[in-house]
Amino acid sequence: MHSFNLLKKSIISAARLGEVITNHGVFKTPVFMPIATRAAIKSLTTDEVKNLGAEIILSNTYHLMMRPGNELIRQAGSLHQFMDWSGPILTDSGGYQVFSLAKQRKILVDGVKFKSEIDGQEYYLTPKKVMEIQADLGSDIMMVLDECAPYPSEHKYLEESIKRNAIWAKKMKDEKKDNGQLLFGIVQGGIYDDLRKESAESLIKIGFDGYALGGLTIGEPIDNTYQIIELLNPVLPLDKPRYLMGAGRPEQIVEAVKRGIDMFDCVIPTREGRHGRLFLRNKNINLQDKNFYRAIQIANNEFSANFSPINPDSNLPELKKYTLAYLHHLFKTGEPLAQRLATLNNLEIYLNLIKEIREAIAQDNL
RNA sequence: GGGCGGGUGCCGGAGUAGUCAAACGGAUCAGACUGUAAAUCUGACGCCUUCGGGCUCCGUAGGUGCAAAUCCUACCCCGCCCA
Repeated sequence: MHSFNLLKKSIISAARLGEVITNHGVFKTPVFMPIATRAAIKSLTTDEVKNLGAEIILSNTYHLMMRPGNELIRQAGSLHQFMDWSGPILTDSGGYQVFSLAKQRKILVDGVKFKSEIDGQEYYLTPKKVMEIQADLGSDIMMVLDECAPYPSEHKYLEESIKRNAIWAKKMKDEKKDNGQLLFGIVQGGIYDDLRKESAESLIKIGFDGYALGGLTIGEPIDNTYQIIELLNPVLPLDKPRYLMGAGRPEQIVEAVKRGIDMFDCVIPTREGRHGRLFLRNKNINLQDKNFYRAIQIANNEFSANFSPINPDSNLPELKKYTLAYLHHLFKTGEPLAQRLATLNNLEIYLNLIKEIREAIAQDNL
């Protein structure tokens, strides 16, 4: 089924413009997906997220399965109806939780057993189960169950891991219904060229609607990350979207786009915003220059009496009106509004960055 | 006037002779965060340092003792109760 249009390729890099067609509308690429792990962009309403310019958001199979339960979301109609988001939703499979919740899970031949951190209950995620849950959620883009192996991992270990991932991926593909939900495979293999290639080729052979690069930006040197993306650029089919999972910092997104990546998601703008780090665009500095943005710790003393607006160029009145000093104060006093404003600001910066990247590609400047 | 309790670092609050520059919170000052167990976590937090250590310090002033935030005496404050 046709779900991706490649609209343009940059003449100066591997960057591309495209669009992905889903059950809940079309979104342009490159794209940045704000993260709503538990069916909420923390501290914001879906209207606010939409108003910021988000076209697609990401949620999580594992966390929603445990709470409120995929059954309940099915009763609500779909995840879209449950959380009032009418656009596309991508759901991660729980593969990242294999990595982040390593202490309480066990990888078996046919799936992963998790012990819930909420009530100690045991859950067994298999490819079939993950497919069923994502069907209940009604997500537009489903991810295959994979093992996101930690960095560093030994070649020998990863060899087994990517073989298992490929088997699971095949099972997921076999379970896939012809209902318009898209399914992406996930390339693993650590920082080893041969394994990355092998993983990608085995997935391409199965055939997916898109290909994700997983297991990156998890602690490896960033140059290794870029090398792997470069390696896979000619391997992955041109006519399918490529998704770099979990990335990244603004300059990393730019670098990845130049190497052919179309889709991104990252907790950085939302989480770091809540923790008091504000991303700001340095005006009139080209995206090719690493200094095109800066990140500040708004709670630091230096902003206590800075009465400039949070972002004079924002489309949001509140970010234009409220001052850095005020936001500083909100963080120092622990007011919830602090997190909201910081999240709004950071997501706007990220989503504007993506728009700027698209324009740059359109003009062959990136 | 009498009785009792109490005065510890910016704040709250442990400690009641040596292992105390003094637990634990908070505040403060920084840092981390990449398919979110994260409104979380880490470090610093008397002064100086060649990072080995040195100096000052637990209301004030004396005293005992090898050694005191810890014991004794006096004084100054604070709280509660009785007159």
